[in-house]
Amino acid sequence: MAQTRVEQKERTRRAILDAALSLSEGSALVALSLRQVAKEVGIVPTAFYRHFPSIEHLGLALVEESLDTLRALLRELRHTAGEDAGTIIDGSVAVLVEQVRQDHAHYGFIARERFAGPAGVRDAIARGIELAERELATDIAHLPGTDTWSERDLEVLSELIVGSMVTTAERLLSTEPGSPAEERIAEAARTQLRMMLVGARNWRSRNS
Amino acid sequence: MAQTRVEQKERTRRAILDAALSLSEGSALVALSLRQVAKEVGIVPTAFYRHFPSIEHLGLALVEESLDTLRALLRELRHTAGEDAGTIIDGSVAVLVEQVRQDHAHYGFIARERFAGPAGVRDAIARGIELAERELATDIAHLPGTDTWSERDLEVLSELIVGSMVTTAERLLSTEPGSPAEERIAEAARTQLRMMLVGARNWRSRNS
DNA sequence: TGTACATCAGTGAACGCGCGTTCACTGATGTAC
DNA sequence: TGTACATCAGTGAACGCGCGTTCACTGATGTAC
Repeated sequence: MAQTRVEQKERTRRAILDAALSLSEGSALVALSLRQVAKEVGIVPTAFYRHFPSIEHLGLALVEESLDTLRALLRELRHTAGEDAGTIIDGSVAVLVEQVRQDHAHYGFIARERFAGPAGVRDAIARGIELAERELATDIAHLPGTDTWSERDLEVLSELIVGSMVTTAERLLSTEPGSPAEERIAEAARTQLRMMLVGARNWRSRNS
Repeated sequence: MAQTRVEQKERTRRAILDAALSLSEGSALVALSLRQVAKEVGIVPTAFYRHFPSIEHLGLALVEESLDTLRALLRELRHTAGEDAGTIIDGSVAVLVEQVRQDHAHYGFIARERFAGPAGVRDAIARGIELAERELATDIAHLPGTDTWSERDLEVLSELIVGSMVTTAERLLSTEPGSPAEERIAEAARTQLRMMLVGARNWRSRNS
């Protein structure tokens, strides 16, 4: 039983993070109060300080774990290989739907804080999205048929695709898992990816 | 001089709205305090009540005028006719850049409150964007060559295009008017619209 | 195994502060005659 | 035009409240022997 006290502390820490995610859902991180969180968790306000040195550090912890989740999504997406474009599209959208469903609270947090959060948080989220754009540009550059593309056109297409995925993720946040609305959004995301792919395939032929 | 007192009141009201927009820029509407606003405007906190019945009504006024600005943008965009697709694209992006520059505070407000605002505000903004999507779908349906498109494909393409414009507007918010960054984003927006247009033109030929 | 001591998650009182809102007021602007 | 009165934007004191944080504490869990 040497782990019991340590485990209990970790459980409370987790409960604080979850309560903070849950309570900030209706508005934003900036509106979160230590006392609300403590009440939700079922501890006295001062007990909070056994887990975080200040309310601000709680915010930082939420940012970090949300960005970890985002990075995990990017990793998942990059490993979603497929024989043809159609398979890659279907697989990528499936991964997106699954991850947003699984880490709903984190993606909601990112959507909220992306523009409403403190400057540092906005920047960190923007950097996470730029990373996805750069990785996608690299991946596209390695596909056949893109050797005539300019560097900038690759970037711009990546921004378009990532933007569409971000919008899809934001839309998914307001749907129930397994609902018709969710499937409808997933279907729209697949169609959009196919439309952009068709655009890309015919791009140089009419612009070079 | 019969207008002097009325004019002065209107000037103070405007100053309150502007101070609120300016102060909420760094975070969100929910973090705004009446006392901060009053201090910024240069009036005593209680004078606020000569202009709004409560701090919540100030928020509602900001939402309304921001949505008015958004609707004005949609109207501008619909009147941006052109001979060919290229002219329409250039004109639309020019309008977007100009409007975001002109009503910077309102678009910033919309970007921030879109996901971090109270439920009613989120819904109102979502409805504004859906309106743009529906209008665009109607416009596209009237173009030649889209008669073989399904209703849903029209909607999905509109969502893709509007999403790209929303993302462009959000990017523009963090650039200086007339800066190279602004022109770079405008150029990317034009390229994205062209890519989507190429995708649309070749869509049915490979999917019907 | 039993006992004496150490650790530390959670407690409860207290603090000073900024908050939204109320109220009775002041004095400059506006109006009636 | 001059005077007496009405209006009302802005004032200043006061209120009760929730906030983040401090401090000394308690008592169950863990450890040394």
